[in-house]
Amino acid sequence: MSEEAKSETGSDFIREIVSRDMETDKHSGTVRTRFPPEPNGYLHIGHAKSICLNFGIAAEANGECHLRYDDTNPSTEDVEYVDSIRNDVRWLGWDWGENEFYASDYFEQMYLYAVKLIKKGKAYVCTLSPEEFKEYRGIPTKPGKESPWRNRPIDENLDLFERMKKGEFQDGEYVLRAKIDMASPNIHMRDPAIYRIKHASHHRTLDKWCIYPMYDFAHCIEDSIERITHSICTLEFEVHRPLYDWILNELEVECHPQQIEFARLNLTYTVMSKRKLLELVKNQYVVGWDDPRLPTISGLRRRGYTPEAIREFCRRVGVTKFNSYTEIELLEYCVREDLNKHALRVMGVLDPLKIVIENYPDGKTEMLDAVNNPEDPSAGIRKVPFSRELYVDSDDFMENPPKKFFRLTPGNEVRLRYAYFIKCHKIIKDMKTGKVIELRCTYDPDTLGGQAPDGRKVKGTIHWVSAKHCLDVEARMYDRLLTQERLDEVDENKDFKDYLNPKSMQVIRCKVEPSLAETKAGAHYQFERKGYFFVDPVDSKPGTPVFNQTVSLKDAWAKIQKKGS
RNA sequence: UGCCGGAUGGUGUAAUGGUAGCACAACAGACUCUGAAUCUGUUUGUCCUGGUUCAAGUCCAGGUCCGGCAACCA
Repeated sequence: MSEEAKSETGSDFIREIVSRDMETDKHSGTVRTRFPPEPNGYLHIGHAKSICLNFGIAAEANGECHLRYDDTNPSTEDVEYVDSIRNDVRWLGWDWGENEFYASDYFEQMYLYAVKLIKKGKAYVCTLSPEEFKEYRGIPTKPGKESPWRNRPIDENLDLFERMKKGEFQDGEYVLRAKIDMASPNIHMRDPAIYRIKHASHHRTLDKWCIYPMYDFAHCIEDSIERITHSICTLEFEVHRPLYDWILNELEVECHPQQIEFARLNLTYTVMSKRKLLELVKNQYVVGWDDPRLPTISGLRRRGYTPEAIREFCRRVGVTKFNSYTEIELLEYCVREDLNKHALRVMGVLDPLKIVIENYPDGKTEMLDAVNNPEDPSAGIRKVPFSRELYVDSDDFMENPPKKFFRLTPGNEVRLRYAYFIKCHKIIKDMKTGKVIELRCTYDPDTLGGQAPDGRKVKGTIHWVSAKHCLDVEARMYDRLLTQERLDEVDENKDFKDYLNPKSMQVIRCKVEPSLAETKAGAHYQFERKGYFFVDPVDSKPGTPVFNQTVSLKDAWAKIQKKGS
């Protein structure tokens, strides 16, 4: 790895192993990794960490990273997942060229390897029922006992395995086991099952097979066939490593990849397990796998996260063997950082309060210049219509303001962004509720453009839209999925769904400037002083965009208020 | 009671026997036609007890605590 790449990416214990192997020419200088998802769910931000690790390491070393579907269990897998995974990895910005593979591509070879193991006397067909199997295995602190079928003659094993393959038996009737050591302190070495009977149609091989290899048997073979150099996986596979190595040694393969384990990503205030995500989707707690509240890649995409932000996040969380929780604030920081540079600014009023500028001529409209992105002068300027009746955000007015409130209050002058200084002199309230429903204001015509010729200053600048010209649109305001920071610290008697945030999505109607009528699905905006919004690609229609709030802007005033209360 | 890992501020991570650093968060302040961004500053840390060493977050010994492992899932 070059020094430059190091400083960009940082290093970690896995990259150090890879670098050392490069220096010692361990794999004749090549690096080949793989991202091996099982197509039984959608990818989430935790997968993104693994993707960035595997593809990143390969890219830095001028090697390659394979996209390989680990599709050895047809009963949970589906092409919908295959397609979504491919799409998500590509969207994140990675390229695997021709190297898209499937474990199922190797079923024939795996079968032959299993036969080889049987012939070596290292595998046998076991007739124990699943219950007996479990009983014989023992518990971590006590050794298991050997199956009565353990010493079945090789010929009989061969015959039985052949008949398993031919479909002569029911699911669960027989299983092929590796013959290792029932007394091993490592449970995975106690004659693990390596092939089971499953009369299920596979999304690729259809009904060709009714026996399928187990993960431990399949995965190392897949890696070996693809000549993977570094097989990177998560910590829970650490105890599987002896089995990974045992199988490849017994198979006497040429290529024996090195398995390296790292800690999976945990994020506060969300769920990160496929099982829980599936439950939320299937039982319609959310609208789908791409619900913007979910930490799935497709959900984040629909929320308005960018690939750049997600990759930067993955870079910042680092890679270790320490089981940790990353604060969701870091993810939010990363997307703000990216969107601040690239999102066009517009004005949008989320909770409209009508104001009338009494000394502004009725029927007059001025087109005022507004900057599209102060971080990027090349983004240019646009025209925003100004007229006598406007909307401002309710938050920006207080009848009886506390000390540090410097927005609109009775008698206090504020600036309307890109427009004029105004002053409020009359409040109109709903007779029944007492709620403020309209403000009567006056403007200073000499302050056009936001500066007073006499040099007087105003402390506050607020955003607005012209009532006559604005668009009335839907916006979805998203908040964290869970009310609980860490799911591993909750009451064990409770279900994680008890901690679903009832306010994780609030749909509102808001008023936005008319330029947004021309927007297209998938565009990012900053509603000034409010947050970043994304034009929903699913529900937006030409002329009537729907906005998803990606993340709010940081809000110093909210903090001051919080402290005061 | 078995095996495999792990432990550095609130959070994440660096330091590979030689000044405990960075980022997020928090808190101050500066600036500001976004209470944003930007800039400046501040607070907070090596699990414990011994040992080796001129020098230990790092090496050694013993402990403590935490995570993972007992699908014919991956």
